[in-house]
Amino acid sequence: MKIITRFPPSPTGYFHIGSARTALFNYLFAAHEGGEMKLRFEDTDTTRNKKEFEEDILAGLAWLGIPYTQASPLRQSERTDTYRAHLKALIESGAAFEAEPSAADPDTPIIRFKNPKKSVSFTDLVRGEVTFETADLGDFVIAKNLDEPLYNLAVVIDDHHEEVTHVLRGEDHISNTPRQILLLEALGFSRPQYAHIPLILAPDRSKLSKRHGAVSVNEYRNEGFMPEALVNYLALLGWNPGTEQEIFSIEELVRAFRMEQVQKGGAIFDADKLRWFNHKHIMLLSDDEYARRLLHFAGSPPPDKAIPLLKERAHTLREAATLLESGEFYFLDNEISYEPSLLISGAKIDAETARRHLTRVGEMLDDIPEDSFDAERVKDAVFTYATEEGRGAVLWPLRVALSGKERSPDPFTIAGMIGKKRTLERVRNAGALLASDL
RNA sequence: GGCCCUAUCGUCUAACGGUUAGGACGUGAGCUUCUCAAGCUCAAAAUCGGGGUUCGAUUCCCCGUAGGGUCACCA
Repeated sequence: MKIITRFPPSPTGYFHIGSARTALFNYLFAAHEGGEMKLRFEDTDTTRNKKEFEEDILAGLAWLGIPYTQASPLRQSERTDTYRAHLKALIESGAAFEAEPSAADPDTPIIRFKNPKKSVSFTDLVRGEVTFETADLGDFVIAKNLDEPLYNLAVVIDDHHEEVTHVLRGEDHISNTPRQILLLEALGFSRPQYAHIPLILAPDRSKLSKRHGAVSVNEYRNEGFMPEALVNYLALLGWNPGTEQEIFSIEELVRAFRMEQVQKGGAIFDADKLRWFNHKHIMLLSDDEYARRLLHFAGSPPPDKAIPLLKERAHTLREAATLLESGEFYFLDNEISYEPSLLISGAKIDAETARRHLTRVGEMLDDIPEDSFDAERVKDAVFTYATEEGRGAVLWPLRVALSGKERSPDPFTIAGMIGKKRTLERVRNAGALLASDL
């Protein structure tokens, strides 16, 4: 039997991180079994739906790289005839009835389900046997009228028509399950397998919501997180591979995903760990691909030579853009300027000592042929001397001379990046500053 | 409050009756190239409580406790 799962968001809000994880689990489970996940929009609440939200969800799924097939029709609002037919049948068989208007809306009658008041149990794939007494539920409302079905009814009918075999959804739906089972039994449908996955929690263990910060997929996208990282992190929130592997591509997740390894308890969303995943996935990118993605955040492309440093230093694409704009690679410019006192301030040495070291270093660097002037050669040339004379005393002035900054990459790397000519220029220039100004 | 679910380091989790309770994030220390970052090494850090069952419980059962979900003419 082909496994069919579904992802049925209601377009009443932006694509939420919890929603994204539910979609991901549905996809991973179905794909692992060679099946498919069907997308449909649950838009029976016409007052709260927005086209904009539909588009956001679609864009989010595409960005994350979570594949799906579309249910047909895609929207519940396009299925009114089907619902009406089932509703009529339910009323005719006595399983449902038109009830008196309630206090909420005194003018209109509504349709309720005649509760058989029995015990319903189902086997949840992550929790095992769950039992409810449906008498507690009363004669619950299933439609406003023949043309306006409510959630529980619509879900049951849709899942049946789309031949859904497995319903994987958030734990918040567990209490809807007995209602839906009652309904599908009355309708004569077969019962799908259920699995209720734990919720994503805020740091205070409450349900993750807007007041805790970023919750929409788009916000993470805009903060410079990559889809690979978000997918990887979300998959590991509430699921584990049973091995110690942490970094996964989505293909690897499909291969490894098993329902038995899904956690029962809720999991707190940890933004720090997401950043770590993001950095790991950044390091996996080719320089070209990295530069391409960075373009969405930075006004102009980064200097080629800066890319490896950027990948290493910034955990998100936005951080990389900020670094770029804040002058992190100032040393790549043709001219640099800085306060001369900076040349000695970090190394507890006097100007004369600094000048002497720079002069000597300049001589050593001058001996390296221009065409093999790279970080490694520079280090080889200078390091023994620096160790003998005191690394701080030699390297600090050298680094400031090359970078013009209090904090920067190491001097060897910078020298390699700017080349022999500019390196020597800057070393001499720093020496001159020390001789005259200090 | 009723009903349902859950419970291992601060956090994400492994250990499906027998382990010095493992890994990862974060934190601290050290190392690496002077600063910053990255990397490496080390360290601190957990089985909610009480009863059972068992030769033996993180693991199975019961009772507490705590947390969460849900009780709409929302989904």
